[in-house]
Amino acid sequence: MTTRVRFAPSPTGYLHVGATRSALFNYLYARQKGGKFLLRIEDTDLARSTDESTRSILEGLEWIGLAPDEDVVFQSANADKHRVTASKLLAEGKAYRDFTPKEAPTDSSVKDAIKERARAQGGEKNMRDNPYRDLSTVESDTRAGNGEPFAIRLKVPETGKTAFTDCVFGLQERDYAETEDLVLLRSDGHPLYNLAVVCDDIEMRITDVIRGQDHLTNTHKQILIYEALGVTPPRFAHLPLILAPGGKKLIKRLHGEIVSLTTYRDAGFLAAAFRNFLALMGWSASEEREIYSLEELIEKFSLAGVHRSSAIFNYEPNNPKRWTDDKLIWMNAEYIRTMPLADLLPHVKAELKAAKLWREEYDDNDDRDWYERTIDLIRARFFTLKDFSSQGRAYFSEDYDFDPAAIDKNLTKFPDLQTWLPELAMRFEQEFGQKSAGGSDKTFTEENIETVVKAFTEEKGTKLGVIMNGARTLLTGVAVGPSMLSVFEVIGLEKTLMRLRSQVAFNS
RNA sequence: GUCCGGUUCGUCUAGGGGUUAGGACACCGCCCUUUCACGGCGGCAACACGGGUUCAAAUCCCGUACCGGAUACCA
Repeated sequence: MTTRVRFAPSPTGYLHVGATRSALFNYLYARQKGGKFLLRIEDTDLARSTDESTRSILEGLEWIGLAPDEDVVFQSANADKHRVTASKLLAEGKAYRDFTPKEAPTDSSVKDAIKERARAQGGEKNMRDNPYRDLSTVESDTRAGNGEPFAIRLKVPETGKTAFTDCVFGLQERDYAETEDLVLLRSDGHPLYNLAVVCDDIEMRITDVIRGQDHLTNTHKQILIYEALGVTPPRFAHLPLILAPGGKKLIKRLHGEIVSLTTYRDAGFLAAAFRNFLALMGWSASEEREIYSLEELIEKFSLAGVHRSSAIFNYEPNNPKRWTDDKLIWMNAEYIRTMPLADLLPHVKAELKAAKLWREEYDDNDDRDWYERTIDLIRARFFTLKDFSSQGRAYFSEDYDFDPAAIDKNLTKFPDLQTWLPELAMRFEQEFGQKSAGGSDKTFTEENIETVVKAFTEEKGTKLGVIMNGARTLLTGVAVGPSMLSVFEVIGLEKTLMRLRSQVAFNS
């Protein structure tokens, strides 16, 4: 049987990084088995589902490279089928009408109210004490016929237990006494989650359900529905959760944008790096290695390698340098500086375009070599694609800012530089400028530049670093970067002269 | 409350009866060097606790603590 798995988010917000990992694991599993990866939008909660959320989920999946293999299924479109299934179970006596009036919502949070009620009931609660459970068919039909509203509940057997072997957590058993007669259909006719999921998974011919650990108890309920329907359940695998520092739930309300996938796209992360990082949250190939291509992940992935303990998404809210998980930041940087340049180039192009720094000449033969060499040179110290347009701005534009810390460290401390650097410009012009302008015809290359700068430094009786770092600040606006000799060469003689002569940085 | 899970460096993790408990990130130090966030070398740092089984327990069993999930006419 062909493996068919699904990622089934509810469109009630952004695409969560934890949900993204579920999608990734489903995808890896499907690809490895030569199966299909499907997407189902669980929009049965009409009140909370939004189109915008659906769009953002689709967008996020596309960015991360997890496009579904078949058309997206919208659960709400199947509501009629869900109702038919509920009626069938009712007709077969496997479900019953519950005429208990719908409870009014409480003022406390739903979650707390449930917890409170459960605590009050303790372990004493008899899950089979619904007065309508054994109502005669005749009376049930009569009351329904009279227009009395009712919910349809599954009739969970008195004794016995549900059991399944989870591919991650092993044998899971739950006594029927622990499971209430779950509602299949609301009194307003809307199908509920557990019924909808089972119906759709059957219809989509899902073979393996891979989802978050928070669904572990739902699985027992769903197995009861499968049994009532006489359908063999799929295989189940539950994934440990991704938590926030301190072991708390990672949610937007508490932790902000860092939980949303699109944040990373917008912050200049590479999808490949993010996928790689995510794959290592809760899964391991049992080897000492951390960089994996998508192909390698597909090859190595296994549910047996998925952990049972939750992972913590580590970050420090008030530390700009560690605004998200430091290993993720490292991994993105690692990808940027080590991936094949040709693979990186399109991403940099997109970033420069977005920052209005892109020029078509970079694609032409004339400037292409320069462009690619420059990217290759500066990428070594960058963490995100954003760095190409921020820290790297001076390589592509005359309109760049000076980092006050760089000015302080490299210029202010050496007042002589205000005259020395324009002098250096003059020296460069003499050495490398046009013959017609009275210069020699030496080319502006690292080796030649070094000779000139060293001689200049000696004349001034200062250290090479003073000149180099002063020049660095003027030429690039920042205090860090590649070897200055390379920077001179890449910036080119003309711009170097201009920038060395500029007094802007000294006056700021 | 009840049911179900979990617990190895700060974080991600390897190991699953005998290991100097390994790697990665972060952090710190040294080196390279014209700076540096690149690179190289090194360092700090962990088996939640208590019993038991065993010649031997991080590893197996039981208990405790703590953490998480679930407990809806939400998904």
